[in-house]
Amino acid sequence: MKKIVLVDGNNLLFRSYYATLYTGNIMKNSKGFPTNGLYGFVNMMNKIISEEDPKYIMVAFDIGKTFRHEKYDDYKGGRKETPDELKRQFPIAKEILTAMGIKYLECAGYEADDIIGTIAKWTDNDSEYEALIVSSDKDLLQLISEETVVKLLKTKDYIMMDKKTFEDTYGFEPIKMIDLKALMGDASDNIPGVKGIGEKTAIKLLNEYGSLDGIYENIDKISGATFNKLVDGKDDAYYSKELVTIFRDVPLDVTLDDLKYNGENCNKLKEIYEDLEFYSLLKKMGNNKKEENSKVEFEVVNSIDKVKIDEESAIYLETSNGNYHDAEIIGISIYNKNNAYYIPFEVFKNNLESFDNDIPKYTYDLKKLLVIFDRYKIKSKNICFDTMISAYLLNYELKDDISYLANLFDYDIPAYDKKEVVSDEERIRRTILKAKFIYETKSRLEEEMAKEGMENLFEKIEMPIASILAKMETYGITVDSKVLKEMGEEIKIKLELITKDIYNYAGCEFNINSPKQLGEILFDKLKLPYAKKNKVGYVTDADVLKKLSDYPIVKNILEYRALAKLYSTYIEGIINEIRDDGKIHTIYTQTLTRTGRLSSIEPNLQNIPMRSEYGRLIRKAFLPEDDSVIMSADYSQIELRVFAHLSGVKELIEAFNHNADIHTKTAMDIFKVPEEGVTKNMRRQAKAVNFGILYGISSFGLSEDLGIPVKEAKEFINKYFETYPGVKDYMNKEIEVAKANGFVKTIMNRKRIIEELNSSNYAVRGMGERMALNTPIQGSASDILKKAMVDIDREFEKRKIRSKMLLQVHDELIFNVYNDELDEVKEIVYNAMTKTYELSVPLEVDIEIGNNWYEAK
DNA sequence: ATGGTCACG
DNA sequence: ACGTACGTGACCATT
Repeated sequence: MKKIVLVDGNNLLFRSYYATLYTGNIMKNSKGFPTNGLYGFVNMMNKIISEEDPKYIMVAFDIGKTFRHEKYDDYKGGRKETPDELKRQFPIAKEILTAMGIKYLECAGYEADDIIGTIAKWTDNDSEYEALIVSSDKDLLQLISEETVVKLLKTKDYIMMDKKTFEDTYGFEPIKMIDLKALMGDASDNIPGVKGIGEKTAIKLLNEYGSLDGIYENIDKISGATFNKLVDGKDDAYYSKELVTIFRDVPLDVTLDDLKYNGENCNKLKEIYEDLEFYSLLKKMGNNKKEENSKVEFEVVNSIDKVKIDEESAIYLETSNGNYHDAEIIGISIYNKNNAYYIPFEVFKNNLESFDNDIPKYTYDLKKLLVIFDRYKIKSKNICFDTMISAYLLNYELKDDISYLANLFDYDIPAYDKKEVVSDEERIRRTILKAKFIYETKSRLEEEMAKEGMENLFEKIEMPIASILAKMETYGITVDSKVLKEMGEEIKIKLELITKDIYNYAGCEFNINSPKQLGEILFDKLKLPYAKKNKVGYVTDADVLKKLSDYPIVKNILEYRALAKLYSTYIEGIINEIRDDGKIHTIYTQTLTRTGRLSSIEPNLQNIPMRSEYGRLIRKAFLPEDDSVIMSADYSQIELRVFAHLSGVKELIEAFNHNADIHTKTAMDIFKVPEEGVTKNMRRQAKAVNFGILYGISSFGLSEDLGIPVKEAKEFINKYFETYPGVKDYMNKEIEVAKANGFVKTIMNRKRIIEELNSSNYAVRGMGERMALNTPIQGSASDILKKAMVDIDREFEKRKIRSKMLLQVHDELIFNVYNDELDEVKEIVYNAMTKTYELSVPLEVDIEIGNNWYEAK
C-alpha cells in the first residue's frame, strides 16, 4: 500500500498564524515581511515529514472565492477577511513547498477541503493507495474510510482518527460528520448550525435519528427547547449542511503518481530561509544534512580477497603527512553504491593489482595518488575523475585538505588537528567519509562543469595533465650537488668580504638580513635620502637601494642581497631538496593559481635564476641523464600573441604574421620612426608598454618599471592607444563584459570569478579590472602550453620515445632527450607546440639544447 | 603567522 | 585624491 499524505495547507498556515499571534507581536524579518505563519508552517511540515516519512505528499490550498462559501457569503454578508499580513505569506509558503519537493494543489473556486476530498476519493477507489489527511479541521473527518485516516491536529499533539476510533468516539459513521456540523455549526469557520445546539445534543440526536433528515422527519417526536431550536434553525441547518459537505469531484489535472515526494532542494530552501531569516531552521538544516551525509557504515577489510572492485567506486588514499614523494600509505578507503571498505595498507600490499582494471574510479588528488602508487608499484587504470581538479575549475575554494571542500558540500569531516588524538576507529571513519564525499559529489560536479561547458577542459586537458605531471615529478631532474657546493663556497667567501665592508661603512655590526636594522642604519644613522616608510619601518627594497647605489655601502648591500638570496634559496635550498637518487622531485600544484597556471613547490623549479648572469650559473647544476642532452622549448611572446588574437587588433596580428620583432615594431609605430631609427631605449620602452598592456596598464606601474615620471608614462600610454585604438576598445569592452558577468574566461573555457570587479573601493575595483584583462591572456597562454603537453605526451607514448618531459616553466618545457632521439623529439615538440591550438597569429617556438640547463638557453 | 624582499614567467 | 601593473614560492626576521 502506498500512503499519500494530504495536508490542508490553509488550515496549517492559519493555525500557525493565529497560534503565534497570541504572544502579542507578529514575527517579521528585518525587511518588515511578516513571517509568523510561515515559521510554524515550516516546522509543521518538517514534523509531518519526519513522522510520516511519506513517499507521496500533497498540500492543498484555497484559491479565490469558493463555490460553497459564495452562497453563504451572499446569505450572511461575507466571511471575516483574511488579514493582509497573513495573505502575503501564502505565496512564500508555496515557494517553500516547492523547494521542499512537495507538490501543492489549488483549483479556482474550490476549497482545500475539496481538493483533499477529491484525492481521498481517488485513493478510496484505488486499492494500491491509502490516504492520511492532516488538518485541525473536524470537517475533514467526514472523509474517513477504510483506507483514509485523519491526523487531527490539537494544540500540542494530535489524534489519529481512523474509522474505528471515529465510531467509538461519535457512535455513527464518519460521513455523518456533515450532519453533526450542520447541527452544531462551527464558530471559527462561520458555520451557523442550529442556534443553541452544541456538540453533545447534536451527537445525541444523530445517534437517535441517524441523520439530519431523520431528525426533521421525526421532529414531532422531539420536545421542549430542542424542538424549538430545531424548528427555528432548520434553514441554517440545511445551509450549513451544504457548506460543510466536501465536494469530491474537483477537476484536477494531476494523477496520484504526480504527488511523489521529491525531497528538498537544499540550496533553494536555504535561500528562502536566509531571506526570511529563519536562522534556527537554517542551522538545523545544515546539521541534518551534515548528519545524514556523515553517517556511514563500513567494513575494515582484513583479507584482500574480500575486496572486489566490480563497480564504479571512489577511492581515497590515506597517507602520512608531508611531501608526498616520501609519504607512506596508511590505508585506502573504497566507496560505491553497495559497499564502504577501509583497507589497511598492511592488507592492501598483498594485491597491488586491485585497481588495475577498466572500472571507472574517482579520487581526490589524482596526481598525488599516481606518484605514490608508482613508488609502491601499485598499478591502476581508469581513474577518470578527480574531485579536487573539478572543484578547482569550478572556482570552489580549496584548502590543503579535502575536509574543507567536503564541509562546503555539507559533509562533516573534521580536518586533523596537530594536537588532536584520534582513535583508529575515528580515523578510519573519516577516511571512508572522504571516499563517500567523492562518490556522492561526482555527478553534481560533473553537472556544474557541463553547465559551464568545461567538459573538454576537464577531460582533455586537466585530467591528462595530472597524469603527465605525475610522471614528470616521479622522474625528477638530476642536480649535481658538487656544482652547487663549489659555487656556494665562492659565494660564502664573497659574502664574508662584503659583510666586513658593510660593517666598516656602517661603523657597526648589524644583521644585514633584517630590513628593520638595515633601514635604521641607512636612514637614521647615515642619513641617506629617499627614506620612505611602510608600517614596519623604512623601505629597503631594490627600488630604493638602486636610487642610492652611488653610496658604496648601498652598492655592497645590493650585492649582499643578491648573493645571500642565491646562497640561501638556490644553493642551500636546492641542495636540501636533492634526494637519494641524485634528483630533485618537485611537486606541481595544479589547483592553486587563479589563472590556470601551474605552480611548483619543494623546491620551486619555476624561479631558478635566469636574469642575472651570475645567478644563471645555478642552472649548470641541472643535468641530463647519460647519453642525453637537456632540451628547452619555449614559446616566443606567447602572451602578446594571445593578446593579439583576443583583441583582434590588426596591427598586432599583422606584426606577428610577418614574424616581426614585436617590441621594435611597437617602437616604430609609437615613435613614428623607421626600423633603423629605433634606438635601444625606444625598444626598451616599447617593450615595457607591451608588458604593461598584458597586466592591465597603469601610468604609475609603467613609470615604476621604466623609472620615469608618471606624467611621461601617461604620455607613452596615450601614444600607444592612439597608435592602436583597437587595443583601448578591446580593453573597455572586456572590462564591461567582465563586470556584467562577474567573471572572465580563457580560450579553453577556464573561468575565473572576480569578486573585486564590482567593489565600491576604487583601488579594489581597479585591481579587479586588471585581473579581468590579464586572466584571459595569462590563462589562455597556460591552456595552450597544457594542451601542447598533452599532445607531446601522447606522441611520446605512441612512438615509444624514451626521452622525458622534465619541467614546465609557464611558457617553456624542459626535456631530457637521448642523443639518438634528438631529431625526432625536436620535431614532435616543435610540431605539438606550434600546432596545438590555432590562433589568428602563429605560435613560434625556440628550441635549444645543451649539456645542462644553463646551456640549453 | 605575517610582512618584506626577491627569484621566475 | 584615491594607491597602483598580472601570476607565483622561498627565505628571513619579527610578531
